[in-house]
Amino acid sequence: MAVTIVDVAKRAGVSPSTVSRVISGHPRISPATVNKVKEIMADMGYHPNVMAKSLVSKTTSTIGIVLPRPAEELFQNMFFPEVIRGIVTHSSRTSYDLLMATGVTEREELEAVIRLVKGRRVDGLLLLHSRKRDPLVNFLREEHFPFVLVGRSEEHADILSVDNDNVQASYDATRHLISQGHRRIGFVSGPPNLVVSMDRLAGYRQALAEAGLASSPEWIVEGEFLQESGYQAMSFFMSLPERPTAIVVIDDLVGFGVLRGLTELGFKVPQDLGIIGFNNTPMAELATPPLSSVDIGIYQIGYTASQMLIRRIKGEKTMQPRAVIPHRLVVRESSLPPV
Amino acid sequence: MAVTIVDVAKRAGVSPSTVSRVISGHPRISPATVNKVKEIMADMGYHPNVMAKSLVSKTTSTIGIVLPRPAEELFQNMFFPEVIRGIVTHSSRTSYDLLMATGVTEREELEAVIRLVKGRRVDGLLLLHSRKRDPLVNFLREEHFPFVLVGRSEEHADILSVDNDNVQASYDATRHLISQGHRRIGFVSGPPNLVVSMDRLAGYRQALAEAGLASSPEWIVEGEFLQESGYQAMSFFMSLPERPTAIVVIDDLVGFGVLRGLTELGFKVPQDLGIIGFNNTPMAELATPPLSSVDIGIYQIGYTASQMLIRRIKGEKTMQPRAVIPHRLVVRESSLPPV
DNA sequence: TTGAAAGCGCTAACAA
DNA sequence: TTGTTAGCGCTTTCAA
Repeated sequence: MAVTIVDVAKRAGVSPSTVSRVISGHPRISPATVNKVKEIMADMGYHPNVMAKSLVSKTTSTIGIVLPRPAEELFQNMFFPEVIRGIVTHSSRTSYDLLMATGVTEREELEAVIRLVKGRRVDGLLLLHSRKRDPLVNFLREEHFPFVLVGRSEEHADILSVDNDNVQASYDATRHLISQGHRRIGFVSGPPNLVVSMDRLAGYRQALAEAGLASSPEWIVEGEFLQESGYQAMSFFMSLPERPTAIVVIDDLVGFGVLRGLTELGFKVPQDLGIIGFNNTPMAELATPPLSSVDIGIYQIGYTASQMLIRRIKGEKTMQPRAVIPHRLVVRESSLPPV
Repeated sequence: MAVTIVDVAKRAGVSPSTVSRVISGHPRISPATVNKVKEIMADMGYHPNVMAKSLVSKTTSTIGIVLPRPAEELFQNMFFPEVIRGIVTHSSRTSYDLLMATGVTEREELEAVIRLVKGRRVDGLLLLHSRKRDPLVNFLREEHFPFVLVGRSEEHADILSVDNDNVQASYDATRHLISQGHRRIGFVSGPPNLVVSMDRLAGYRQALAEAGLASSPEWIVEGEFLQESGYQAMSFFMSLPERPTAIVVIDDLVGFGVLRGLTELGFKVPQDLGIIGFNNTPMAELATPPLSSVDIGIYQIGYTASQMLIRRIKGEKTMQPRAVIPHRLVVRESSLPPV
């Protein structure tokens, strides 16, 4: 069957350990044997059995990501493809493979993680979003298993994580709308158990408070990261007796839902409602009107997360636990002054 | 350290082989010991070491995908996230993990595959696009390694593959433009070494020929699956003395590039140029005007590919090698009659 | 129904 | 500089 290290050793007239040493670039080994062995390996088409190596070295050269629950819902939004792109770019540069696991229910998700961790299937794990009191986080901490959180942990400051300053980002977005002359500003949020939802809501509130503007509970709506949610939020807002003149939307995709709804109902953007979203999706530029958005550097988030994780795996200690990726306001037509 | 099968065996007062049998659901084993062992496993938090198991069973419960070369370029287009969504949905339902590897150059790509295959790292492989005379295909065939091709192999009819009838799909799209009254129809293709580019070009030509319409070489442009390519193709077409009145575009993303360019230059769609794309990206609906597109069932392609691969891995033999996913014309404003 | 023993392919002491 | 040996944690004959 497949060529093993023993086959190579025999053909080369050396011991398996010598071959092993050649493979791992052991320093003290004669150039002559190195050459001979390498030649024979190439000649025989030898490739080390990854599992055997892992078993003894207790290391896999693989990092895992656990896809947030309904994989169905996941890729609608460009966020995940884009983080994954960042992750895979970095991890492949450092010769790590990427394993994707998924659990549909919360329980399955935890079980998948346990299997990966206890089964020693991966060297580290990337958590793609942060929830309040996340059981995964607790488990991984207890196990002292290397992991990096995309987002921010509320309860543990020492966790490795990469995030935006979402409070500030949302603050900036809201300030922008205020500077355009808006006084009644709404907010379309994401699932309330996600830290990102909280942070962006906080930034929004902070900006309003600072400007001495009122916020009505009616102007804050929660939903999913889906177009549908935007559509619903829009219906709700536009039927209000005193409706907002502009809104901050937690995600471009949700913003597109708003846009579509407004168009259907014959409203004009930004005249009837100013909009600014998050993520600066490629689509944002193409929408009608082009959608203003906060670019949060998703690719870079993924890249950095992989970087931190692999450093952690390799045992680097001198690391600040929290990386903050800068954001950037991209103003387009959808948030120009209403006049 | 981690709990092993031996630890469990000791605590249960049985041999490791007995524990192994309990785990694998061996039929001839007393219910009493089964219960006892299971209890102890749960109690000790035992989880089998995946590597050790793989080493002896020569199976990994993992399927691999090799990301087409520049991962950079990959996720711009919704095609890959969407196939992956299909793949991951099916594979996780059947308890397979998904390993993503990538190579930047063609050579690296092949090396990654060799490493996965010869290193026995995955049980099977999914190839995400088909090129003419693909060295990966040749290698995998020689190795008799389970793999499924997304797309179509020109040279080998026996290869497991899942594809659309791209000739027909493109034929349909072109027919549609003809039926809207267009007589001068152009085609924006993808990289010429991809089978999908050829097939769609063939369908386009066939429709024109059948309708007795001329096609000029000037009306056929090749590019990448990127907005940029659409933009360039558009500039080219619109500067032609006798330019097409409508175009078939190999991919929505490319179509968006065309759209954007036309808007910038002050042209109107569909009045100045009718457009129909492929993939029916979520964006297509949101573009201005909404983009007509051929829905090719990308999610289903991924799902089916995973299904075929895992069947093949499990040794099922009664399988037609080629699955064809149906396509569907989605007509929107961008291809309405030019009048 | 259960156990003992061998071995999957590799690495890493310890010797030589 | 190289070889010998003993495992890594698991499965699987073969015997009992």
